[in-house]
Amino acid sequence: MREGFITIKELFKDPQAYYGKTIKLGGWIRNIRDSKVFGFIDLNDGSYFKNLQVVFEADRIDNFDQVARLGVGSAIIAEGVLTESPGAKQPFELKADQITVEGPSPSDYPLQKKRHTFEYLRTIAHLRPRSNTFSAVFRLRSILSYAIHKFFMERDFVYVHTPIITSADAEGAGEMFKVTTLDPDKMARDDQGRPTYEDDFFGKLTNLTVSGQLPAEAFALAFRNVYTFGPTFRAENSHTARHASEFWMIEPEMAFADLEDDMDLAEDMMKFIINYCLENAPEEMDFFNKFIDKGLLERLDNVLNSEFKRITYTEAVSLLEKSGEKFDYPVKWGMDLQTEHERYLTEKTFKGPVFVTDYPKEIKAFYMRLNDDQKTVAAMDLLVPGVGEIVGGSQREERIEILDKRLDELQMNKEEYWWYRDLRRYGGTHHAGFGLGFERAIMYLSGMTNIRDVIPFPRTPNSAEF
RNA sequence: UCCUCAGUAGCUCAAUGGUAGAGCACUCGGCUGUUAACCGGGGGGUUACUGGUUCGAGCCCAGUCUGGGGAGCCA
Repeated sequence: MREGFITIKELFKDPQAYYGKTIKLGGWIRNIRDSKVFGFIDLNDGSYFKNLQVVFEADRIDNFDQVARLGVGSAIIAEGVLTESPGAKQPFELKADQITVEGPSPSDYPLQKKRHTFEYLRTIAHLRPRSNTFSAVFRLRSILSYAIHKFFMERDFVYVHTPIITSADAEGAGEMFKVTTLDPDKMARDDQGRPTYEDDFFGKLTNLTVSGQLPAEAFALAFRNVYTFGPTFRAENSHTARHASEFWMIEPEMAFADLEDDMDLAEDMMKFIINYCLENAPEEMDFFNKFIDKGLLERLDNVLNSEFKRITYTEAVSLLEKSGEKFDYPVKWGMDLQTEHERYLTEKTFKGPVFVTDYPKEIKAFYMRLNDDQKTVAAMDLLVPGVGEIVGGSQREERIEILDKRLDELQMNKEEYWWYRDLRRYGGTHHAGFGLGFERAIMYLSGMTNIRDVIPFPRTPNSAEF
């Protein structure tokens, strides 16, 4: 590394290589304790979840008083000799010969060496990655991103970058963020006073994407297996621990694949990423298991070693009706499953991940493939304990007559979907895909219960600070 | 948007309608191996805001603001 720094990660990987040698580290003080002529610093350099204990002594460094007065959060460069530690809590420590103060941290530093509420830490989102929990969360987020790419790349999926700015409302979801360069007061308007967007940057109404699925389908019908992994935006005024205005989504799409293939892929993917994180972030996962969610590792282990249950919507409704449980919303065929129903199924009935398939067409999106019963569509939701719906997918309607009929029924403008319909006119084939909420995956793998605490700088209604 | 809970020191929280407190943090002092070190002294408050009830309001009432949790929507 530049300037000859050793990282704490390297020390933990092979301490034998450094014992008795003089090394140099740069990092931030997590905790500092001093006596009259010696003291201890818990130093974190960002490379590793664990800290390095730095011992500083008055007769060994020339700025003992300065160092002893340093506060939590200060940035220092420490040079010294790595030795075995007599203390029980760490295998080795650094006996400092020189400590250079790079950036002190005055007494009003908002992060203390004590437990803070997540709520408070959200107000200091620029500092919270320096805390244990968020250090673990965001390293997991990084490792999980890589695991996703690794999973798909190993299976020869092509990574496709679908547009962030999309035209019109062609993705069929809820509220969208408009993208415009126009002054809202000066927009050209039609007879009814609605803006025409003719003079706007793109010459038409544009929004931030709510899904990359439709363009991903186009690429699936060229590359066979593709996936997207990028930011997604929803302007819904949602106030829950599971919704954010800006989040990341993974959307694989496979040609020559049906709903069973889709579920197989989702199950394989979940197991792969769980396994990858357990193997590559063991310190972080242990921390989550100890301080965030005591049953986490046992639950994940259970998931790795079990087959995901698969039931139809019709079976799910029947199970819920027979459960004897009193729900706030009564269960009835034709109604969408409420959160309380989903939680009951995954947390009580099956106590693990469960796919629910073949929902009534009325409660699902236009592009989902109509089943032979003419009443249900080939859709699937993967429900997991604690998080609820983590994956939502379907086999897509490849028969253009039926797709057109659905568009008509829903009074959607066929012209807007001209290129999507083209995919059915030229070499269409059965195909399927799903969307995985990336943040929900992080929540599931960490036990964190609020989506705001797994996004570095979260955007939610009324909140876009930082 | 609806329901619900909360707002007291920098942080985490106490305080029967009757003088606003503790722990941590901070500051000063002590301590020759600490582990969110320990021991002692000290500073720190418009109790979210506005109005009302009362001899007296952090506490009761009304409204506002902010935040949490839940619902809907979804990933």
